[in-house]
Amino acid sequence: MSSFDEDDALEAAASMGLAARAMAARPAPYLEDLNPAQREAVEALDGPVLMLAGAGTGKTKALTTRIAHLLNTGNARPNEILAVTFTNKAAREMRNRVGRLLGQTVEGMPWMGTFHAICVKLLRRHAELVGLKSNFTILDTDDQVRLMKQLIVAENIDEKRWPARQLAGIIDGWKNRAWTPDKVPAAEAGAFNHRGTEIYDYYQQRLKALNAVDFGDLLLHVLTIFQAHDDVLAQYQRWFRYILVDEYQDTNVAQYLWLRLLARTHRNICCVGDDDQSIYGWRGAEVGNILRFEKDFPGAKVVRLEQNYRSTPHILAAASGVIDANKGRLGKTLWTAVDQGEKVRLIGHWDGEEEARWIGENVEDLARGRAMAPFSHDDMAILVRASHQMRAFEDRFLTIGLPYRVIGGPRFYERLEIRDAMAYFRLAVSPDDDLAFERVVNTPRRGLGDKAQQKIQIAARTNGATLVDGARILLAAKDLGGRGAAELRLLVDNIARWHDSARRDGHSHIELAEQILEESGYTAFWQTEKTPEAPGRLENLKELVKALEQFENLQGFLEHVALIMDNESEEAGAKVSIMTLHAAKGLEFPVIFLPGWEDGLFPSQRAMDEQGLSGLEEERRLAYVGITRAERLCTVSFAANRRVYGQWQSALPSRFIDELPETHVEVLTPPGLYGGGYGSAGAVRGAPDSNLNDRAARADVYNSPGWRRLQSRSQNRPMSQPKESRNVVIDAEAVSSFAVGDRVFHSKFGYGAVTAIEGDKLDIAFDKAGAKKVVSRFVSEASRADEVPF
DNA sequence: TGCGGTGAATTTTTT
DNA sequence: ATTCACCGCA
Repeated sequence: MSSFDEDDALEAAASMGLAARAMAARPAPYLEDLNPAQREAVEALDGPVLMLAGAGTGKTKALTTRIAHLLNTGNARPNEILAVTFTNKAAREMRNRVGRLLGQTVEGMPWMGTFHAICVKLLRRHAELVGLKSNFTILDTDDQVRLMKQLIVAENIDEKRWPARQLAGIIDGWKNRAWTPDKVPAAEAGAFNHRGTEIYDYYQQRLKALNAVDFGDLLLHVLTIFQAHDDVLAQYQRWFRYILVDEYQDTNVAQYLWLRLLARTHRNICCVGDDDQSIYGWRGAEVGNILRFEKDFPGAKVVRLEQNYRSTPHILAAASGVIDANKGRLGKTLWTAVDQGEKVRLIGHWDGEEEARWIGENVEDLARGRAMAPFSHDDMAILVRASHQMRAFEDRFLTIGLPYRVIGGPRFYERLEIRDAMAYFRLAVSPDDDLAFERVVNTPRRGLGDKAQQKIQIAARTNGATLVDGARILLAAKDLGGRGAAELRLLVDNIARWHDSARRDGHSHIELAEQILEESGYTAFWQTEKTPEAPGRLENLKELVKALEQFENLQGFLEHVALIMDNESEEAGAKVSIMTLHAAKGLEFPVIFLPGWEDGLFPSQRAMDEQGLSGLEEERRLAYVGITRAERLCTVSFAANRRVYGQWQSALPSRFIDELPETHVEVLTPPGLYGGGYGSAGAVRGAPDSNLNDRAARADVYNSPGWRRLQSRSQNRPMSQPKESRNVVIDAEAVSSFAVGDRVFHSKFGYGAVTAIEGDKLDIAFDKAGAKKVVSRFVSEASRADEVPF
C-alpha cells in the first residue's frame, strides 16, 4: 500500500532490538528515584493522564521515566510512542535522558520530536493529498514575508497600511487556530479591507505553486489530511499506542486538534504542563487546552507534581503570592523540603542606569563571596521583560568588564550572510527554488537591478517557467544588455553546474559549498566590503561550511536547518546570563535578578491594552516564571525613571510588587541616596494600604523628582489603589480612553482630532500634519486650555 | 545603482 | 535613542 507500511516495518525491526534489550534489563530501578506523585504519573500508563507539573518539580524526569517505563514493561515498542515537544532543545533533552535511563542511545524512536519535525515526516509521506510533492521546501519567516510582499504588490494593496509582516502574522494566527481560507470566520476575514481570506487563499496558492509550506502549514496540512482521509488517520491512530506531550499549556488550537484526533483510538495520552507557566498566548497558545483536559478526556487521571526541588521556601512563597492573584487556575501549591534561605530582595532605584550599576556591583560581590559562599558568574542571570532592557546591562557590564552572555537574540541561521549562502545552496539542490533565486540574483551586485529582475519575472511567467529558466529565455532572446547579461549568463550556468555536482554522489558537498561561495563571488563580496561587521560575516560563512560536515549532502543539511535553527556556540569562561523572561522558561539559576518591575514595562502596557485582563494575567505568569527560575537568591528591582524611546519617563513600581507577600521579602535600600531611609516614606505618603508601608526603597522613589513630577501630572492614577479597583482599570475598554472626536496631542504632529479608532490605533486628523494613523500610546488627551495658538 | 536624508515605529519567539 | 524602510538625488 502506501510507504507507511514499509517504513514502519523497518522502523519496527530496528526498534524491536532496543525494546528487547531494554526488557532484559533489571526491573525498574528508576522507579525508586521518584517521589510518590511522580511515580503515580509514571505508572499510570493506560488512559488519559494530565500531569500538572509546577516549576522545578521534576517534570522532565517524570516524563522521560514514563517513556522508559513504557518501553521497559513492553507496553509499547519505541516506534509506537509519539512524544512531542515544542523546541528542539526539549526534544534533544528528552532523547538523551530516556537513553540514559535505559542505558543506551535511543535511535529507534522516530516519533520523538517537535510538533513541526513530526509533521514534516507525516507530510512528506502524504504530501500529494494536499497537492504538494513530497520534496516540498519549508519556508521560514523571512521567505514568508518576502512572498507576502510580492502578493501585496500584485494585489495592489497599500503596503503602508498593511505591511507584509503584519499580513503574514495575521495569516499565521489563522493557521494557529486551524483555519484554512474557507474556514476563517467572517468577523475575522474582515481584516484588511475585507480581502482577508482572498489574500490568504492567494497566498496558499502561491505556496502550492512553489511546492512550499510555511511553519503553520506543516501542522495545518497534516490536520487537513487527517480530517479528510479517514484511512490515513486510522493508520496513525492505531500506530501511536502512547502519546506524550510536553508543555501542553503552550499548544495552539491546531496542535490541540491534531493531538485529539490521534489520541482518539487508544486514548493513551499523557499531557504535561503547568497552566501557571503559560506565557505564549500572544502567539496562539491556548491555556484553555490544559484547563479543558478533563472534559476532553473524561476519566482522565490528574496528577499534581508539587514538590519543588529547585528553590528555597521564601522564593516559592513569593512566587505563589504573585500567581495567587490570577483567576481560573487549576491550582497547585508548591512546597519544598528545604527550610533555609534568603528572602526575596526588593530594591528601588533612581533610574535605569543606576539599576544596572547596582546589579553589576551585586553580581561582583556575589562572585567574590562577600555575604555567602561565592557564586560563579554562570550561576547568575538577569531576566528582563523586553529585549531593549538588555542594553543598559550590556553597556554597564562592558564598562566594568563583567563577563556576560546574551541568550536569545538573532540566531546563527537567521543572519544575513548565512541566509544568502543558504539560498545559493538551495539553488544548487533545486534550481527551481524561485525564492532563493530572487534572494541572490543580485547579491553580490551583478548589475541586475529592478528592471532586469522584472524582465526575468515576465519571461518566467509568460512561459510558465521557473525564474532560472526565465533568465535563460531572456538571455536567448538577447533582451538584456551590457554587464547584466554577461553576469546573468554566468550565474545561470553556475547554477546548472552546481546542481549537477549536488546530484552526483561522489562529489564532496563541503567542497561544493566552498566552490559555490567562491564562484558566486559571495565570499569576495564580503572581502571587499569594509564595514566593521564584514570580517565577522566571513567568519560565520566559514562556520557554516564547517557545520556541513555533520551531514551527508547539501539536501540533508537544508532539511535540517529549516526546522532546527539552533545556535549553540558557547565560548569558554563563566559569564552572567542576560535574557528575556520568555527565554528563561525551563531554565534555572542559583541567583536571579528581575529588573524593571514598573507598571507599563512589566506588566507591559501593550499586553494590558490589547488583551485586557487576560493580558495582565499572562504578564503575571511571566512574573511567576521569573521568580521560580531562582534557586537560592532572587532580587526584584525597579527604577523610578527610565529613558524610553529617548524620552525620560517616570513609572510606578509594578503592581506585581504589591503582590509579593511581605513576610518573604527583604527590602534593600541603598544608603545615602535622595535622602531616603528605611520606612521613612510611610509618613511622607501616608499610604492607606498597609502593605505599602514595607515597600521597597519607597523613600527614594517618593522623594524623587520623578515621583513628584508624576504625582503632579497624573492625579487619576494614585499609587496605592486597592487591587480590586485597579483590575477595573486594566480592562481594555477602560484603558483606550479615546473616543472619536477627542482632541489629542502628539509630540511630533501637534494637535488633532480623533476620526476613527481601531484597536489601539487611532486615525487622527492633525491640524497641521494632516491625517495620520497613530498608536494611542503616542498621543495624549488635549484639553482645549492646552492648545496655544501661535 | 547607491548613498544619505527623512519619517515612523518600537514586547515577548519557535518552528 | 535607534533602527529601519523608503525616497530622491547624483
